[in-house]
Parts: sequence; C-alpha cells; structure tokens
Amino acid sequence: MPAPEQDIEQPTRVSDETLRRFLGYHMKRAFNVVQADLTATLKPFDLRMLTYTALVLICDNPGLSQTQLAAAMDIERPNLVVIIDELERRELINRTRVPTDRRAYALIPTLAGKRLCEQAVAAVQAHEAKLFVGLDDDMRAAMIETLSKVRGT
Amino acid sequence: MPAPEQDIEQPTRVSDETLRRFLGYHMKRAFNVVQADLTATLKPFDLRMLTYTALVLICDNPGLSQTQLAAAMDIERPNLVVIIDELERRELINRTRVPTDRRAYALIPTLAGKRLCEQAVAAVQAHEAKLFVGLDDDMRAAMIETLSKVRGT
DNA sequence: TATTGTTATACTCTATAACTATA
DNA sequence: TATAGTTATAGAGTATAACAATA
Repeated sequence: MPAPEQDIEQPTRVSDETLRRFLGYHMKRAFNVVQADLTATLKPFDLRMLTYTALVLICDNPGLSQTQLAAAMDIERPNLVVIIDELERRELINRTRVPTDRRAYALIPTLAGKRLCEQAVAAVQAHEAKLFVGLDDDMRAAMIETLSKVRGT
Repeated sequence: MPAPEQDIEQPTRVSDETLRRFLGYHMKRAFNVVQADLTATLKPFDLRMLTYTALVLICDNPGLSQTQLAAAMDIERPNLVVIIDELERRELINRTRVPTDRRAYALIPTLAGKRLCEQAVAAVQAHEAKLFVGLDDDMRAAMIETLSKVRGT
C-alpha cells in the first residue's frame, strides 16, 4: 500500500538539534562567518585568503621554494603555481633561480609586496579584534591550544 | 641598480609565526583536519558532508521545503537541487507536493533514509569522540559558546 | 507582482597524472 | 632515478541571472 500522506506540513521552524551536538558543525558555521569577513577584509588589497597566506609566508620566509610553500600552506604544488603567478604579475614577489639548484625558485618579496603584506596583516588584525570581541585572552589561548591539538600538532 | 642577490638561501624550516597569531588561521587548519576525517567517516555510507547535513535536517524536520532547507544549510537554493536529486535517486527521501502550495515540495525521509541517517549520525559521533578525545566537557561547552557567538547567534 | 524549484553558467578551491628541465 | 616547477584536467563547492509553474 502507498505511504499515508495525511500529515504533510511544513515545519514553521527548522531545528538543527541533532547537528548542533557536534563540535564540527559549530566549527564549520563559525569558520564560514570568519572566512566571509576575511574575504571582505582582503578585498581592498585585491588579495584572497590563498594569495594573502602565500604573501605572508614569503615575507616571513624570504627565499623559500614553491615546494616548501605548498607544504606550509597544505596545498598541492600545481595549485600554488597560479597563486605565485598572480603575486608575481602584480610585482609583489619575484621568482629567482637558486644558483645551487637551478630547478628551484627562491621566492622573494618586493618592497611593494612587503608593504602590502604589512597593511593586509594590520587589516586582518582589526578583522579578528572585531570578530572575537568578547573573547578574553585565557579563552583565546585555550581555543588555540585545543585547535592545535585537533590538528595533531 | 638591480637588487642584490647575494643572500638567496632556502630557509631550512618555514615559519608561520605571523599567521599563527590569528585565531582564524588555527580554525581553518583544525577544520581542514575535521573535514577530512568526516569525509572518510561518511564514505562507507556514500554520503558527503552536504548530503549528510541535508539528510539529517530532513529526518529531524520532515516535510520542510527546499527553500527552508537551503536557508538552514546556509547555501543557495540552486545548489541544493543536485543534493536533493541525489538523495531522492538513492530513495533516501521523497519529494512530495504540498497540497496547500503546489509550487513547493515537502521533503520526507524514507524508512531507508531514516535508517541510514541513524547509522551515519552514530558514526559521526564516534568520529568526534576520536578527534576531540582530550577535550573535557567544560572546554567543549565553552568552545561551542564561543563559536556560536562568532556566528552571531 | 512575488515565490518555489529549476537550468545554465562561472568562479574558486582542490586533486591527480604527465610533462620539462635539472639533479 | 628522483625532484622542482609546470600544464592539463576533473571534481567539488559556491554564487548569480533567468526561466516555468504557481501563488
């Protein structure tokens, strides 16, 4: 016999009671908000999260190779190429051949790259201060510790 | 004059000292780990995070519409269509026309859908217990509260 | 006129295989 | 043979515009 269709009614409010028991669910939803706000924060600099991350790591570690950078960013080497292409095209970094290993590039920030990086980092600092405004230092440190533990580091 | 190229050397270790000052950075990295493990957890059920989330919400809120579900999942309606298509093709849910509004579908789980949902939820519970093994209940509650606050809820 | 579900489309991020040039 | 960077390609996830059916 066919299923009874008598009690088909749209719920007036959608409950996420099962999902909200999971920490991962809250992490995803919170991270979505953070990511959206970060994207807006970086837009004036014409940077995305990936180009921003790459630029900061290159400024902090001048001379690193694309393989090293891809490992640090936890992305595949092929996906890094277009990111580096973009940063180089905008003259924020240079690809310099390494004399001792002519297969590899040393990634070096330009002066413009270093300046943009400084400004972007300051903007991201303001973005974090705004997003995590009610968070005291102890809780902040505890969260970083917990998140690092999850990551396995 | 050209830039001096004398001190081009690959760093032996890549430092992320600037980035690790940001909570968002730790959230992203931790969430990547959670997401990867969740993907593996759901694979035996032939579910992805999106199809899993949709199935759970449909089981918890039988009869809800696609518009309601898209809002609950925080995704655009067009992107939900293929997700519902897949769940329906696998006979885990049904699209039933609402008598009072023939534009809308009421999404109803099948018996098979409810069973798969139960099993998947149990597997995700185990996955969370494993990932957050060192996390005591107080810290867990504090994290959920903090993440909810970031989300603006 | 507005809304539900849909199609088409495009952009980003991600993942893998295969190529080149160097080692 | 192995590695660095590259190309090509394919799969997800996400976003917007526009359409048919219905309200």
